[in-house]
Amino acid sequence: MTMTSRAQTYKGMKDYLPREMRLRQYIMKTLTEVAERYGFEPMQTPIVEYESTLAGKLGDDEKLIYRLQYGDDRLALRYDQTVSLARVVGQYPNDITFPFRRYAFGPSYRGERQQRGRFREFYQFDLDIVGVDSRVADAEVVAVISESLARLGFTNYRILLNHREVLSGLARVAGVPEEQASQVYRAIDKFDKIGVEGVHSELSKGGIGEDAAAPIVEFITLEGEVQAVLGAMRERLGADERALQAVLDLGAVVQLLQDLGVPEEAYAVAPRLARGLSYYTGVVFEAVIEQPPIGSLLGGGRYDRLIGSFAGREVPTVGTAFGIERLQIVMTELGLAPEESTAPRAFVTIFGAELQGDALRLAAELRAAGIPTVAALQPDKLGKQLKEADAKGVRYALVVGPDELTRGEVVVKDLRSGEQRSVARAAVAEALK
RNA sequence: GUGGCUGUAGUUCAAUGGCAGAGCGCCUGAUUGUGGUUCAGGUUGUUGUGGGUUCGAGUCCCAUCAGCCACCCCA
Repeated sequence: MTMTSRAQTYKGMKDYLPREMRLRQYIMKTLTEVAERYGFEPMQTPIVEYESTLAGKLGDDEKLIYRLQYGDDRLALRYDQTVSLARVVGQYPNDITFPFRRYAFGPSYRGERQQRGRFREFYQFDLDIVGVDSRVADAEVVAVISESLARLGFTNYRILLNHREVLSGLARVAGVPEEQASQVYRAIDKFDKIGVEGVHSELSKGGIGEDAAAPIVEFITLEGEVQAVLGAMRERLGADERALQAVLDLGAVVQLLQDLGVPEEAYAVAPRLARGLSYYTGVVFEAVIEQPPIGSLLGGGRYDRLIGSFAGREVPTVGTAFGIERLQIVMTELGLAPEESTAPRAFVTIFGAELQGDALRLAAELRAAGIPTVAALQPDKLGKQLKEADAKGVRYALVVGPDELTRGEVVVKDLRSGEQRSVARAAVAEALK
């Protein structure tokens, strides 16, 4: 008796079939190229960590960690790649020299309920500069982000910049007690979803008085030209030493972005950007697009007190994480996926059983010449073979029939234009380049 | 994890509690040396899954799985 098992992926996890994998690999390749160009080095760590490594780094949200046990070993799946980076910094003090610029690509796991662009298994491209508290480092990370998104074909993205101390300063200046500050951040973070009125009522609901709520709401609606926004921030936070320094830091980063050649329309100072803010200590940023809706494509910032937790001292770090699934979703919807760059270049048809050997020898020659080549698997009708080639997105179909064989030639058909010509066997590889 | 909405052919969608349909796709032929366009014909179902109510369920009820939205959080 045979039993058919239920074919079903686990909730919140996805299979990626070839069509999607092509795009995902293109995204990874593009991000890697840009990172390498800025001098970042590759790194990879295990998905599985000791539970004790991950414990205590995520506060209340430890319930969404996947835990597993093997024998007596208590283990967990990483929920991001940042804690693993911290462990590496603590584990290999002699192998890592600061500043450490590294990138890492891989999956992480969180037991959240699935939504668009949010999965239980999700891939991130992480990029960090570890060990130096410098505005140049902050700006370099933002520059990589901007160049990466541009290279992927985005034209309507914007990188929002803010600073953790700007928001905590705002709370102080508005007179919000420190223990209520995180409520303020959370309300601010919803601005894009619920609007000014929504934030206002969120604040009231959270027990924030009108005297405090009014200036907060006024502050987060600031937008426009970068220097104007910075000026307005300085004006409103002038009484708070730390907040003032934070505004100066933002101004410095903006200047450095200009020096690095980041186009002005690529970023904006956004007082409304709150993020989780749980472990950020300095500049924070987030890349967004107007359409289609996806939340953020990536997020990041400076977190000077997390990476050193395994090293026993502070290791200032700035970094970001690209959300691969989110990039994949919006690139698909915007039609930014590259068309044929990854499809095979040539399709060698098999004219008939007796010509199969000639076809396969031709395929072997083309592959040796570095041309990605698909060979037909059986001598079907020529029309059917061409149809397969077309369906796979292959640019050139090759035909070796009796006539061609006699003349020592090969028919090269361009499936895009429909034109075809007969080419000397020895010149085929060259003709396909 | 909590609350809500949704689930029909490969896909996009129809179907008052009464015979499960259409476009696109797919297959065959026109065309025994040519795809994509055209024409002719054909195919497509455990209505997510399992129960229940009913003479009768895609439709109503319960459970379950999955997706989406909000919360939470964030990539």
